[in-house]
Amino acid sequence: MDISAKPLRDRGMRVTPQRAHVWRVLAESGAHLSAEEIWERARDVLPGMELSTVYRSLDALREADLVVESRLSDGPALFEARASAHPHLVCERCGKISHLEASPEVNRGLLAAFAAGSTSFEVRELHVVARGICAECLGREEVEPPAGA
Amino acid sequence: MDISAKPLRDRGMRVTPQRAHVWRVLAESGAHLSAEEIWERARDVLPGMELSTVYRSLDALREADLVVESRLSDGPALFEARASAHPHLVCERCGKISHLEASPEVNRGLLAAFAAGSTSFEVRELHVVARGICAECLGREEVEPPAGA
DNA sequence: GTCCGTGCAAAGCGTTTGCACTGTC
DNA sequence: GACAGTGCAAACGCTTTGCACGGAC
Repeated sequence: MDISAKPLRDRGMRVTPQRAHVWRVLAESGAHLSAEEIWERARDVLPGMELSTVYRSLDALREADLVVESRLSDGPALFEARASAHPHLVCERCGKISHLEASPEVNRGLLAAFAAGSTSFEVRELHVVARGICAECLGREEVEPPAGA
Repeated sequence: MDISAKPLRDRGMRVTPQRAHVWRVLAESGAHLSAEEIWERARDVLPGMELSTVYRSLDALREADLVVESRLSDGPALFEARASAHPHLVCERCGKISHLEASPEVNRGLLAAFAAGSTSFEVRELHVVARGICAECLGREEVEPPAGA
């Protein structure tokens, strides 16, 4: 992932320190971050930066297709630097979000299935989210089952 | 879909007119409705009903697994009576949400793929959302292309 | 009679917006 | 120099919460 400002310039965006830094935070973490988390990290370098600026930068980056927003859980929206489409795994117990990287074929298969099942809908983007229990929580469960078990 | 209050009673919920009616509205429409839309419809029958009561009823129904909440677009969360899992189609142009009914095998195949790709994550629920352009908007596009074309 | 669910009103949270100023191009 | 992007502060929309009353069990 290119964490320089080049991708912004390439898309004809004005490059300001704030924008470039929002991009850098997302691109170099590779994680799903809320606007507030991005803000906290960005302020280490740009102390005067405002939260509203983070939102506006994210809008611009999203419009430039560099960043994707997802509402995987309640609470705030999460943002990540756009990578190849990957299914998301959301742990219902600890809230952790991870990726299922090793299966582009899942998405490809799905797109094919969609094309077959719905001739009249033109699919542009496919979001796959699995909710369940992550490895760590499964480990914990064996030792100390949760209330609802 | 059973629109009576029986499903509520079966799950040990107290049956109040408000709760029963929120359920009825969702079950009989079969659509994705926001809390406010449910409220509007419910007030035809229960004029004094409060929006906060709708939210509390939805919480209870969700906890009883009768209703699912999804945040498919920005704006308010949408609720629907729980049916068999089905991929959602969200039109990026008009916002309409529809279902891809005829493909339980898509979900089944996906679950299998997930099981293979991620041995350590226990998948409980799978959400598949396709964003794109619906049939009506595709039709309109041929006549009058949108600005970005 | 006991509690849970409700109406009512107020607060909460995440996000957006208006305005004057600053900095990029 | 023009115009887009920013800080600041206020508003916004959706949702949640506290409290006292009423209704389901």
